[in-house]
Amino acid sequence: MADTLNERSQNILEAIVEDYITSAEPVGSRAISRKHNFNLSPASVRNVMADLEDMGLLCSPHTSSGRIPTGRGFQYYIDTLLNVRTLNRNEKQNLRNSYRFQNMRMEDIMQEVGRVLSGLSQYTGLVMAPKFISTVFRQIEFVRLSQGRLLMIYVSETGLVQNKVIKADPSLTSSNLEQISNYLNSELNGLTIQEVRAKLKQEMQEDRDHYDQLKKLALSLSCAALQDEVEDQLYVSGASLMLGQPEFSTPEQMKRLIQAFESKKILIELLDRGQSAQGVQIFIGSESTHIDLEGCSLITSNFSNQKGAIGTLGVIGPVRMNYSQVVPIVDFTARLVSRVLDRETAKD
Amino acid sequence: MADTLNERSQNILEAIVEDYITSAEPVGSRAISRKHNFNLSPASVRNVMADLEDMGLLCSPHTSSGRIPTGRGFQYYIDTLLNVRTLNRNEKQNLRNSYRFQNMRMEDIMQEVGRVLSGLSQYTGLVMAPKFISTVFRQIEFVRLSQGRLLMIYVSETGLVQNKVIKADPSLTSSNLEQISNYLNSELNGLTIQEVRAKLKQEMQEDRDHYDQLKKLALSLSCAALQDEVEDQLYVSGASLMLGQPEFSTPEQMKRLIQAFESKKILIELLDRGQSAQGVQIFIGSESTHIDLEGCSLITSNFSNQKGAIGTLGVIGPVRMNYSQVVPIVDFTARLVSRVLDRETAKD
DNA sequence: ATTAGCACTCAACAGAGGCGAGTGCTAATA
DNA sequence: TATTAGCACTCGCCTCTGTTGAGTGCTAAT
Repeated sequence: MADTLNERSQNILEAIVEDYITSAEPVGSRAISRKHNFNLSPASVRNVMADLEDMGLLCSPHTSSGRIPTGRGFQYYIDTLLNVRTLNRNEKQNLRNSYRFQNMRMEDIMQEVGRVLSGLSQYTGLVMAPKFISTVFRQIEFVRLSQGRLLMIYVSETGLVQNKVIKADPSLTSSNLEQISNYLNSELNGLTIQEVRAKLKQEMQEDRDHYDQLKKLALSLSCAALQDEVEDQLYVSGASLMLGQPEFSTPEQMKRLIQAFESKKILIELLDRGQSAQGVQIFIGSESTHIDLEGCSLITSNFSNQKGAIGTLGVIGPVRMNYSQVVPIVDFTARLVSRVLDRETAKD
Repeated sequence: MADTLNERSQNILEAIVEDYITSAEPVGSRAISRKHNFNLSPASVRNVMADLEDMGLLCSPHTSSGRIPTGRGFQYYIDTLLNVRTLNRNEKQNLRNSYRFQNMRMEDIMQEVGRVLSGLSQYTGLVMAPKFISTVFRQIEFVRLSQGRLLMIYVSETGLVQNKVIKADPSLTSSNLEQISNYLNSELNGLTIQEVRAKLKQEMQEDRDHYDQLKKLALSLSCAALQDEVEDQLYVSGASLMLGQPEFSTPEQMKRLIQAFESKKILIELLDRGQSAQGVQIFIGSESTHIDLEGCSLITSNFSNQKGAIGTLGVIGPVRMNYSQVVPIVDFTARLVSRVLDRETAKD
């Protein structure tokens, strides 16, 4: 039903949303009738506004104040009224120049992306590195720590380094380890971790109580090393910028928001939801999503290299965010990062 | 002169500081004269308070309110009045049990320490991992990324993994790299990075336009890899706990504090100051230290393994912090981490 | 040297009143 | 029939005001 808005209602809704985005204050009928030349008196605008309120797209904080868009109002705006600016050649170049990716480690790239996203949007930048499981095997090394404990170092095709401590037979010698890693490096190169796991499982079955002792060791070691999931890496940049937004101006709201950012779990959950989709996605934080992020909106897009290691980046800001400006930034940045990852990719 | 306080003045100052620590409110003469049985009337207490104010140890927020300790007042309290609780056997065991270090990477250990420090103290936990330069060489590996770019992976003796992208001659083959890393691993094992650098410098001079091509390559590569400083790693835990403290209850203060925490630079600077000293150190944040941390105090202690890789951990809280409780926690944790690092240390 | 007594100060709170932006409704208008 | 002018009404916000209470400094008595 909300789709059957007539043109006038749409125009007025759009005007209200956009006014509200810039002012963060309830929008009155007078302001609408004057600033946008619809040639309508405040009274007429009021009638339309009352209708929009009945439909659940607007609400008024109290009896005698202007209207503000509801979550659904924003949703409608985003779905049907928002026209995203496309960046021109110049803007793209500027954006490209904002990022400094020279000789950077993956960690640095992720952090830099977050920083720039936050700086450009003036909201909070989020970057979730590609999940361990979605990366492509490049190299593995083992370093002996204390008795019976090994440090496994894994490098993905894009240069992402993960490490992990695993238990191991104390009798393993250094040259054993070298042989094992050589074996694994030649066998697993180019496979995704998912494929690696499948392969390990299969080989272990085939090789069950078999002769090649070294291979057996290699398999059990790599299984321990690559089986479990690794914690997601999330980079949050410019959290304090959110504190400047009027919707988070009270101490309680600030505290809640910073807590939500600090735990990271909530953010990771939210970013995960977008992992399957393509292109830019917009989540409007309301009761539906996590309570601690009420009043926040999230604009995300995935990035990946050609072999498919998928990460997510985006911007989190107040629901009253400047979507038409931020969406193209997120979109372009995701494409840019994807290209950079391909460039980084190891070539033999 | 502040040292020449008579006993009564000291007692009253101590009482005021401790009352203020628990209440966060200005302390009046009546409260002091009643709660602590000095057998002094409020009027007498007032006289002493006036003296202490003249000495710059107390101040009153406005004409007719109680007194609060100044920065110098706290300093005096810490230097001469504070008696730190020593942990009994039970408390130590509890503390030990709070930490879970099994099979953890260095990053995880640092993060865990921050988390626990913050949880126990209810303030913000800080952990700065040992600086690259202070670590002891354990192993180095090279992974080829795209044309002419190498990923260097360095593992310290304690299992701290650092990586870095370096430029390199594109004609280097994988077996070259292997030979080089083997050479470096045998030559540099057990040296601190400082010693490594000295050794590299020396060998490069001795070897100037010399015969062994591989060695030359190894030297220039490791120079590029190990010469520059690596960014400090700082873990901040429980920043939001600070927002619950009354001294940071206004939006402006919250924003300032979160900004200060977010930049990390200020914190790293502050933690660096304590690196040379031994034992627990206390910094009272005032005009003297960074303006953005006004109202904060920092309790730190260094940790290190036997070979000397030094990191710093601590707790940052309001100046009005419960020093007698937090100091032993920080102290004991630093010792504990030092021991854990030694246990982690690679043994061949 | 200590303290009771007293006048004084000042933040914090609560209530009253005015302002103004904005609304809903009704009756007049094109 | 759609639009609009007019009007009474609402309510957040600001300011002003008076009250309260905790706490002080000073002085004179002990």
